[in-house]
Amino acid sequence: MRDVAALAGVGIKTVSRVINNEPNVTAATIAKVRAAAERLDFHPDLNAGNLRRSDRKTRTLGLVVGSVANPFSGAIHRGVEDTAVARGIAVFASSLDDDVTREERIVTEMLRRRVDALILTTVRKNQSSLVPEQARGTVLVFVDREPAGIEADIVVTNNAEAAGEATAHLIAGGHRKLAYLGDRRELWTAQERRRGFLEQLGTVGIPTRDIPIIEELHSEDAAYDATLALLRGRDRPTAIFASQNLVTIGVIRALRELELQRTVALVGFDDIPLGDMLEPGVTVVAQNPYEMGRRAAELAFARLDGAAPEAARHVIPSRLIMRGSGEIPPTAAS
Amino acid sequence: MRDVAALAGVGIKTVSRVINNEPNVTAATIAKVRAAAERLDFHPDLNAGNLRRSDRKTRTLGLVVGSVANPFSGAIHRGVEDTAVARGIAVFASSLDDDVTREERIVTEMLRRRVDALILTTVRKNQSSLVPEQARGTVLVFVDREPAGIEADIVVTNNAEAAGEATAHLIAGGHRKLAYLGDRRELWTAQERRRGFLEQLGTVGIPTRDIPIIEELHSEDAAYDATLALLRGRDRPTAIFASQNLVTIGVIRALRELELQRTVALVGFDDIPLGDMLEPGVTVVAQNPYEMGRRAAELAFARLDGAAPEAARHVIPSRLIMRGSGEIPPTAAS
DNA sequence: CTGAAAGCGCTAACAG
DNA sequence: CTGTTAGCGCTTTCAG
Repeated sequence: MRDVAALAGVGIKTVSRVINNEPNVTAATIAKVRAAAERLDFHPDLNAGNLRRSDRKTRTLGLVVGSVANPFSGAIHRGVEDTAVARGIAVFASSLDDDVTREERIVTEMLRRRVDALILTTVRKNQSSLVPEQARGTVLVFVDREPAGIEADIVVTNNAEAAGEATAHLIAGGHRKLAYLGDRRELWTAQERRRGFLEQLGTVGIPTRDIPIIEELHSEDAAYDATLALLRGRDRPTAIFASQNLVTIGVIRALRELELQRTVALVGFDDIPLGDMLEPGVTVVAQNPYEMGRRAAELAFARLDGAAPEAARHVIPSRLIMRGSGEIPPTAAS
Repeated sequence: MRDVAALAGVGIKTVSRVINNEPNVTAATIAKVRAAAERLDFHPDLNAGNLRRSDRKTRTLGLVVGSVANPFSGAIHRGVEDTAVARGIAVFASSLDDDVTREERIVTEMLRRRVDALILTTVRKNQSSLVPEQARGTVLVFVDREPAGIEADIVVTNNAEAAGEATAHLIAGGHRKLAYLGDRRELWTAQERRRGFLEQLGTVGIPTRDIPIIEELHSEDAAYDATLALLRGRDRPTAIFASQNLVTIGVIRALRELELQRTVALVGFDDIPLGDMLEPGVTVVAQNPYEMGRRAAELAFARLDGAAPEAARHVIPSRLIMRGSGEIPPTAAS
């Protein structure tokens, strides 16, 4: 910047004014500075500027999601990005892998870089360690999973309700012998979906103890193995509720392996790619991850702009999409 | 940091030493400083440090991909991230949408933030504007698509060769009436795949003028519409080559719409989720985007570590996966 | 309308 | 082993 000032024959502050489109500079001066900047291929250093700038903002946002390779996370990311890019905010994205240590490392790295806001999917059960950071002005928004020990905006799906709806759908189809395949119990979403499932059974008076609840399934392979075991056992369920996209895919593979995909009903939580093209189509409760990301980013920006409403919980509704697998009737033969 | 020094009763430089694990500090002093830092919940400001640090590195990397919501991009991103996170490097990720204006904006924003390296998928045909930036020390690595007007490391798939292999596979299956559905012609990958396809036809002496070459398909919907038109026309092809994942999906939808998925052969470039679970399974040329991302990041880091080999082109091989759709024999009836 | 001086939070270089 | 001084590239403040 000094070089530009020298070349243009003006003071350094004038260059700063031109670069930042501040008023009170003659058109002629602007032109001179612009030319000099162009010739030196000058790009202002945002980090240096932020150091002194009074608002102390870095125009940077941190996003922590399950895995950037998972389409669910990708959609959240895109929602955040679309909102951020419109405001010239850059996004640091990082994968959590539902690993507590990793979460800590990532969050620390982002705080070191002084992100203005942190949008995060969390695995830690307690987020109170972030309270001081929040007090310091970093905006926190939690997405997909609810945190504890902290007051902050939260954007989630109607997990329990939607899981209940899916379960009711199977029951309405005549199923009584259901099975639940779930993710890690420590995850808030998994707990909520399980609760929605079980409460629905209670509503219609199906005794819970007869229903297999298989949890801790965190990958396609784990779900596949668990499903094979379940279907090969005696008293096979006539319908399966899968609590998450990877689990749903594992179940589908297992059903096909045993050629039961037209025999055993399936409803998955979270949509899966090409779910409508499989045979039968996969009935799912489709979340709206793009909208979740968009909303989370908007909430963050509203606070950065000075709004200070009470922290709230924002629910993005999901919806049941019937495509065939959830409409398979129960078979008498178990 | 001043506050920490005051609280610990030491000089500010000593705090800096402790925070950065520099040698020559007594264990006792370290403990005092750590305690003070803990109590004030101190996180060093990386941007401020970088300003003075002699290596002038921000430990930050910029990644520009097609769209963070596309699984192909997601896999590249994950490959980059896994390599970066191991070194404490944070990743800015941004979506290009194959829009030239957007690319320029994103790159500028990242340069303003002084990323150490830029890994990018590009749409611009000429990247010479980045030459000065590169001279200044920013490491550039191009991934997926080849740039022009600049010397830099490049990581790509063996596009032409793999497209040729896929085409040869269809021809070996007895097909003569092929059709090519491609992405925007301006994209380097699209040109390469088209070339591979056409050259293969030439090898076996199939006259190109009889082969429908439909291009500029940039979305699932565009591919769907184009395929419907193609299949409803007279002299319907017996096999389709789809040059990209979204195009492949569009073709699949159209084939199903006309109930031709078991009649017309299909090979897609780039794998698609659940491609093995469809009926028939989708034969594809599967790229290895994760490995592309990983390799690109490694090349970037090698240069950041001081290596200065000649810029090279690195080819990550893709492989043909036969799952059924590409093995459908030609039908006499057109 | 323009520029000189001070200082953001930190590290480099050197002196104790 | 520890502290002091200067200064990274920029914005702020305030004086021309």
